[in-house]
Amino acid sequence: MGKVKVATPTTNPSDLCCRPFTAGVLSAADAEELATTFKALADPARLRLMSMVASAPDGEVCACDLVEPSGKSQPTVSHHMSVLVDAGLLTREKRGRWAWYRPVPERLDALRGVLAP
Amino acid sequence: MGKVKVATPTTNPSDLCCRPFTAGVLSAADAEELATTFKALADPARLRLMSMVASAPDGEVCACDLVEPSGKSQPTVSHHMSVLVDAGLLTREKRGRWAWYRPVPERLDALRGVLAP
DNA sequence: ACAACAGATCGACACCCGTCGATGCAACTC
DNA sequence: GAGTTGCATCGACGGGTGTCGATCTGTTGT
Repeated sequence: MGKVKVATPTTNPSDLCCRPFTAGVLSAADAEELATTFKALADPARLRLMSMVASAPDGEVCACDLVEPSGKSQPTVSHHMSVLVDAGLLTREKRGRWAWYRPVPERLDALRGVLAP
Repeated sequence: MGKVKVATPTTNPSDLCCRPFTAGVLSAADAEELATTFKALADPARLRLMSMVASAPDGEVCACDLVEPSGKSQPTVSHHMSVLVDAGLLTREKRGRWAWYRPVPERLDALRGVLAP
């Protein structure tokens, strides 16, 4: 029987710290947390990987289908995906020997909420 | 009479390259451009500076009022502000010996548009 | 049990980036 | 004109990051 390991998200789903920064000056701690999330999106390779997952017809995508179209090596892809998962932007579910990724819309919504009211 | 130099935005106001990445896989070029913008927000110090400008009561803020509350040196603040201006997130206007910064809402809106439909 | 395979981890390398003191530059004051 | 002030630029240092080849771990198939 196939083993299934659901990824434990390093951070909670949609609770991003901050209100829109129109609403006041960010604390040092809040800024730190927010920056980590933006940092995950601040790389071209990760943005492309992110868009591959977000635009997947089935709502999920296998890691094996990311290496070739991304043009990066397998370790590099694995690294980038871990960064995105740690940032709470994706979830990883390991089914058999394959890893499947899904977007976390709540996280993206929370991010958008910071950029404006 | 006071001299006034209006900042020339390095990039155009609101034309951020990309549609929401739910809509398809980003091209390498688009990903590069988007990443530059996110990179500007991927630093705690810049996020705090950004929030100081965005939440300014008068809609603008003087650079002289940013050094002390940010806790960074004057050259560091100047560097961060340049990054934000180059990313099109802020505009700089030099009046006399002071530099005044304003947010660029269209740019933030465009960014939000990428994060979701 | 053994081979094949997907993916994560490790080690190493080059490069970028945040930071600050010192300096340069332009505008205002006297 | 000389001094002052606000800001940008320069040079240098330290730490972080993207990248890949090699290796390890765990699963499937024979």
